[in-house]
Amino acid sequence: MGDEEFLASYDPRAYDPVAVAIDVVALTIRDGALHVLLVRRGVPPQEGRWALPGGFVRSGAHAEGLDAAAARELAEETGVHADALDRVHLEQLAAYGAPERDPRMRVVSVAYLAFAPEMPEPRAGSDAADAAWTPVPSLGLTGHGSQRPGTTRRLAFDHAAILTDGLERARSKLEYTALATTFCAPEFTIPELRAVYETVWGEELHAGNFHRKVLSVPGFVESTGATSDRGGRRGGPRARLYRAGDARLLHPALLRPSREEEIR
Amino acid sequence: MGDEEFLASYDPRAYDPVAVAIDVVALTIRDGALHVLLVRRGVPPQEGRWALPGGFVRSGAHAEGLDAAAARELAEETGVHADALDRVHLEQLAAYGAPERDPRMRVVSVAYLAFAPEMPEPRAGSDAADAAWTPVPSLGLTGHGSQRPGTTRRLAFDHAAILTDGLERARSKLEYTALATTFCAPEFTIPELRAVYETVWGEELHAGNFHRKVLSVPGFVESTGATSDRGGRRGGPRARLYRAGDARLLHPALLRPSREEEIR
DNA sequence: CTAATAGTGTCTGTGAGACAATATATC
DNA sequence: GATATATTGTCTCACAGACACTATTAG
Repeated sequence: MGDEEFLASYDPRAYDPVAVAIDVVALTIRDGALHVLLVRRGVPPQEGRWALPGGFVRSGAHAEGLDAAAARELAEETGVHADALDRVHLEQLAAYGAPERDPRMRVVSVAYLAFAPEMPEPRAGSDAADAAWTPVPSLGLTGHGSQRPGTTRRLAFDHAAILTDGLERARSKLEYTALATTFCAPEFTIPELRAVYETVWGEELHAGNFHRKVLSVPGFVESTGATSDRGGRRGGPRARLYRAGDARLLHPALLRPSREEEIR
Repeated sequence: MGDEEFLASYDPRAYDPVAVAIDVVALTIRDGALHVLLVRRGVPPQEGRWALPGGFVRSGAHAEGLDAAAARELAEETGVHADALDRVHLEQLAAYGAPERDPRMRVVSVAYLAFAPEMPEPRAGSDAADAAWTPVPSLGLTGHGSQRPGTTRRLAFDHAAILTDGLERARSKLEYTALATTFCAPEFTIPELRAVYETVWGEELHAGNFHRKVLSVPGFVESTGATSDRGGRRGGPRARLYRAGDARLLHPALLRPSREEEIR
């Protein structure tokens, strides 16, 4: 049987139905704290709970690829428009497909990870009752994909586990890529960049060593020649301004100080 | 509307059908060359072409998770049995969902990456006309997800791109994890371990420096006290035997010598 | 015997991290 | 003026890579 003959006799509905969804872990930094974009579900199941923005991948006549679906969901369900999206880094995180993760039917979700500079408060989209940048520490994540008892905003489905994976990926990506600059405005100071690392990693870094290290990595940042119009928050000289360089990977890498625990 | 009421009225077949498949990039080392497990397709579409082993995820009554589906496909379509599987490392690679990647219907495939020690020749499973460990260099990969013109074994669908991604992931994983030992027998010598790195990375390493480096990373290997019963291939003293240690991550990492090209 | 290899020792350059010093902001 | 901060300098230790050396095995 040739391909044409086979395809004519092929019935896609002969199998048990499966849906493919997209969920986006969109991270940004606001007021010196790491925030994740959440929407409050306006429809069942789990109506009223907070969840990662997402939805089903379009198939059939208006079929779209996974990357396109993720960009669309991020824009659509939050009011972040396409022109702001090109300053957002978007990459695939992982696929989640436990049989009982969604009560409606078998849903396999492809999660994406987004790094965004500071953005306006989102407005809720179609199926969402609300949308908000939410401080990650307020979610009480345990590090094992669950939330501590008593946390106010319980996440829907397995979204706590997806978010945990996204955070770990983000922490790791800052080590060996130049993506920390995507959390910053187009022009930024080294102390601002250091604040990004400190916020995502959750540890304080040595200001002097960090400064020298960033400037020593080729292509990480390039000088604008200009100087910030204000000094540090609580005093100090004005810092020089930089923009992102052309390096995608940091070499040598900027490693987290303490990860002894994770080795074994 | 509550969850129960909503679910009773929910019709999964209202959407355009999508299938979720698994594809496995299974790598091993044979005769000093990197090999990937391929099956020759015994059914349309692309009947007769070589492809990554895989199949559709089971849904409905005998639903399985993604990891379980990958392990089942690897065992089923190749005759690698469950007892041999526990010496295989299996991890998720990425999801591929371009709308036209499969002519039958919309198929989103979740690819897995497997590292296996030397194994017997596979036997073809249900839908496969043949199965074989295939030398990766013989596939003429370009590094951009395509194959050089004139290559004998053209891979089906987008499997050349998936394989390219899997190889890059494998190269990268050897740098900062202890997974190189999963390519080896339970007891191995440092020169054998070095051969794994040289084969996957495609570059020769300095024997003396590699030896000292491996022993200096805590938990990478542990001595068995025994000694190999033969010397090197073309002479030299017998090497000492080691087994895999308890470290999952290498600290400090074992970096590839030359990756200047990939930075920008 | 000859050639290749396992394993160790040594040296040098780079870079990370601790600490210090100075100038310049904020409050 | 008191204090915090940006930036640069210095020192030390760890480590990667180059090279050298010895003992041991295959052919």
